[in-house]
Amino acid sequence: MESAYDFKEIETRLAARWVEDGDYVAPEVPLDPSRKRYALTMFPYPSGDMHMGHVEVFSIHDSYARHSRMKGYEVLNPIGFDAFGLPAENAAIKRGINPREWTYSNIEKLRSSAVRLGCSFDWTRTFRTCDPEYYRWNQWIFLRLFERGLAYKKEAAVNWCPNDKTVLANEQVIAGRCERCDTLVIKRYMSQWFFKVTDYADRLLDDMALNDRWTDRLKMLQSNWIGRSYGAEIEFPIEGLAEPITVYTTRPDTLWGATFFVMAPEHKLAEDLVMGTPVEDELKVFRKEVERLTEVDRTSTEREKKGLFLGKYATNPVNGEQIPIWVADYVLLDYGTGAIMAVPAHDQRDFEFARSYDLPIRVVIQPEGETFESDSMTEAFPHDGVMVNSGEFDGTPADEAVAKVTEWLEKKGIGKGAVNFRLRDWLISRQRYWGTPIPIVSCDDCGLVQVPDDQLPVVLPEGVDFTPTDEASPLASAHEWVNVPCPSCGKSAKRETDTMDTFVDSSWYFHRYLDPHNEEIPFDRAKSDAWMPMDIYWGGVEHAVLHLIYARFFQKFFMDIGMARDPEPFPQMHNQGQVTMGGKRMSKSRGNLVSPAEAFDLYGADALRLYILFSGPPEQDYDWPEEGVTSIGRVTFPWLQRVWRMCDESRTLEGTTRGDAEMDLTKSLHRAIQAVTSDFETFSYNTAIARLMELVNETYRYRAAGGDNGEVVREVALTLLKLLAPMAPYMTEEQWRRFGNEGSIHVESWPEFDPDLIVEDDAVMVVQVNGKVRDTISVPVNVTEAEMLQRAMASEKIQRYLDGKEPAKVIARPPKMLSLVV
RNA sequence: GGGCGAGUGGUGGAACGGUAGACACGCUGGCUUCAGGAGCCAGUGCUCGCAAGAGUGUGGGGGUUCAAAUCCCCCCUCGCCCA
Repeated sequence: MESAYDFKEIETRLAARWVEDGDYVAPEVPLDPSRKRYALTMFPYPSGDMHMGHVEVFSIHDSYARHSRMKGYEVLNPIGFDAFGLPAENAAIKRGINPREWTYSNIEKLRSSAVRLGCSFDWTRTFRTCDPEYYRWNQWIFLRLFERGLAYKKEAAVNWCPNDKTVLANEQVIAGRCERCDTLVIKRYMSQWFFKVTDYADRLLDDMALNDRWTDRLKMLQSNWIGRSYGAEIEFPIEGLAEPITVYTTRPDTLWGATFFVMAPEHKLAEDLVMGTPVEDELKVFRKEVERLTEVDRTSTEREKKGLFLGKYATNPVNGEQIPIWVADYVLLDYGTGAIMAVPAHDQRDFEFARSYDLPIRVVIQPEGETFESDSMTEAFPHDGVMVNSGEFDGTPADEAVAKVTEWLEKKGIGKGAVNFRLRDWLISRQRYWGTPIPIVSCDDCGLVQVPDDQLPVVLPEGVDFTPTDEASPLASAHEWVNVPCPSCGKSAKRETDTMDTFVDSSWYFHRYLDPHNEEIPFDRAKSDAWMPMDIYWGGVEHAVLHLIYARFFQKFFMDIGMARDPEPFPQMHNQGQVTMGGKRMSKSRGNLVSPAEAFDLYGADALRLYILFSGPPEQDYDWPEEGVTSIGRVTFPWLQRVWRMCDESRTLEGTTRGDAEMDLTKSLHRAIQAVTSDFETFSYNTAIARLMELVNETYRYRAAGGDNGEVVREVALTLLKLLAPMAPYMTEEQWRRFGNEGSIHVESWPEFDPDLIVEDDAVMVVQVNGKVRDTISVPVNVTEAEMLQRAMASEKIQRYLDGKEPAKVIARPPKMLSLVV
């Protein structure tokens, strides 16, 4: 009897059942470490309803997890919520509620959608980072870093977002704008907390070699961000200063061409140099102008550079020349030392600046066999060549220049070889309420004192006015909370009022899943070792620099202090594509939103999962058709119904004929098993679904041609259900049970194909004449080369194209290919 | 400017150097139906042709090869990262 595919009833019933039965709860540690799989997708930020980005990554990830279980792996598939952060606060301010309320209600929406989507998460391990039970361990880890000098506080020019009213890490400034709200970021001097990521820069770069299943693109993004360069630090004596200023350059070989000296306008010493001179006020004005520019504008080669002569001189240490000291907008405070030696002949920006302000240009590198005249140059020559105008180094070729000059500088004591990184220390303090309080007390006598471990967590105070201000962190207004006795001397002291960047939360959460209820330490080493390193990690490529750098840094720190074993946490990492509409990110305000809730309602979770998986390879972006959710109703929903009918009908078939048609169908089944199995290995869910569609088509054609062998069709149906189960867990489970099976299909073994049943008896031989296909001839698979030629020569078509000539060359690839050349 | 990636029918996309376009949407025809829809069957890159068939075809141009979407070189367009 055919029954209706009542997906809504099926999905709500089974979803509840799976959670109740705890089918997907992982063992504490894997029983067989060689058969474990720790599969993770980056935990979501609960900003509201589930969106298609979640659907995509969860569908991919869940198909992998379910498939792994069927393959006999012990699978750990946890999920939690990245629950601290600005949006909660902003929403709470707008509505006059507590950020926790907004966050918890969003988490509940997301959790129930994930359950409805059919995700096989182990819900017993879940957590929210905004709970003290979680963030106390942020504080604990912070203190371990602090004890080792890896968490420190310093006064620095920092990125300040005037809209969010907080500082940002370098990584959160994209093209000079706030990553979150797109506001232009300004520089401010503030005392802030940093994690010393730069201590790990070399390891973060070099250990990427261990991540053998990372894409080159991902490795490139990380390497670029870390930006290691080799060069030299050189000391320039400065008029009016006791101490020389050190500059960093990757081109010490151009030192003789340094005709002026440039500092970032914000440089403290620039202020000192002009103090009490007429330039003092001019510098103040200039700084204001520069403040308005983005970092991109400042370093752009398009824009005309602006500068100001400070009226003082530096001494070029190699030739004793007095060179003028300028400040200029194109020099940034946080690159190198914030001051540069300008070599206009060999650096394009220095060149442009020199032309604008009529500063001297001296060529010190010449390409072999050419001569540059500084007056006639129209652009800098930044390439390799031979050193000239450089005293005793004249004639030194490019490949030796840097090393020789560096060695010479070291001998003379005016410089040394140096490595520079683009990577800065991670600024982790935030002037906002909704984050982890920094567990430090500031005492007039004892300085910065750590809160003792037994007093953790330092819990966020309730009832605080958390409206951000330009002056102080919201926590500063919680007087009772702020004023505490110094843990060291007992005198009255004050707590730190900044909170931690939420990227601290996500830097180690994947370890917490392994031991989520531990009340003594963040996680137990043995449990962590048992599941780590992660077997697969899915996430958006937008986290390729921020989260991955930070998490890898934490991992290395854990390793150093004996908390973890592996140097790298995620040797296999994949980035899912974006789901867009009209090429733009989906959003309610743009009106291009396809709502998962609506899809659940109209077509069900299975149809939605299949639709997104069928849309293309997981790593590729997908632009959803303008028609929206109804496209599911044209693509995967009708197919699910087709499968459903096929299963229903197969139970009533009573024929017993065993002929060629039955054998062909059985062979199709085994070829499908083989193809789908290999597609799953490469996450090619789109082609896996295509294979299953072919199998269903075959079965329908078998039936349409009068085939009615119940046993054969049922075997196809039941195997098909298993192959489809990881991708469409509900429909397959329901049909599985309707066949009278007691247990869940999701604990069944993955089907295996019979090698004897995938061999073809016949093959199609393609015959080419002079590279063009001229005939196709059916041949036995074990055909010999001689037979191939014989059959081809017997073909009328081939004879026609041979035009009476003998083939001069015969290339045979039995049984499929024969190429004749005349 | 440098590096990386992508460019295949009307559309999403398939193709170990070996029949380009699997599978699907859409479209066309047939069956079923009072009708519509759904379902089932078949056709569908483009050009010429009633057809058989022929030519042509993976951004453009060269090359290697019996054979190129695939490998190499140059160029164009788009995306990302760095400067």
